[in-house]
Amino acid sequence: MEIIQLFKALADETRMRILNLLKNGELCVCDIEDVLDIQQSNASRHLNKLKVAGLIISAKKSQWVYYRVNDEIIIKYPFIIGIINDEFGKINICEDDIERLTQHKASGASCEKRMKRP
Amino acid sequence: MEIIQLFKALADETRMRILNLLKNGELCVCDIEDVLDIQQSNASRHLNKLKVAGLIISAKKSQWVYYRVNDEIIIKYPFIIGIINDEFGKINICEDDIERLTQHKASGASCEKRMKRP
DNA sequence: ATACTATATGATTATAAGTGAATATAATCA
DNA sequence: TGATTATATTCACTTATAATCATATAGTAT
Repeated sequence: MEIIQLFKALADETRMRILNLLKNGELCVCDIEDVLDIQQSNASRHLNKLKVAGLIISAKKSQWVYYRVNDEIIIKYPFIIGIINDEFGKINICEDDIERLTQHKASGASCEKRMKRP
Repeated sequence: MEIIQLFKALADETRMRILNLLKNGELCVCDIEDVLDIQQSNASRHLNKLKVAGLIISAKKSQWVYYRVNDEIIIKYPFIIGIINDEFGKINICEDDIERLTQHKASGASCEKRMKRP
């Protein structure tokens, strides 16, 4: 049952934090690793689970894979909007993650820029 | 994190079916057993999990324990209303369960009446 | 009191899920 | 080409979850 898989995907703190990071746009795996301070294999696995559940989609751009929220699942299950827009903002760790993401982007540490260093 | 526990509680077919049965009012454990055709201990455990997550509350009335949706959790997490009111109706097994519940009630098989049989 | 009913809980087993380390694959760079 | 980077996948391990059977508890009926 598809909706059960949705709930299973949401029922994990790391995946919820990932979905929270993606609420303002797409990110590549390494940015998520850095901001959440988790291992690469772990990030990849959780992203795959969110993807299989239909919550996010991916797009490969040269060597990076960008993940973003899947608009179609939100049309199909409108309650997900309520979670993303209303609930994540109430959770401390999610707010902190957004702050860390902002700093991470500002610091020039994201992967495209990392490549350009000496 | 409370919201993760909510998703975990929802991320199980049996518990989702129980919550669906409770959407129109309270039920005792034995009615849930009968309608879902699950074992008593199984029903009791799933009900406890929904209760610990805050989704339902219980009230003991003589020998029966009645469970019902917890209004407070719905106020706190409005997206839950969307799930109960909009999503369950789209799921075949949930619709079938409501039908079985109706028949069960009509058949006089619910526990209070059972006691009164010869 | 005894028997019965409804519910909860303990013990056990089976299955699923999460993690880290190492490896594989594919793209890019020098 | 060889080295490097980003991502995915496999393996081994550990923990969490679900189902079942048996038993405990509490209320009711006779």
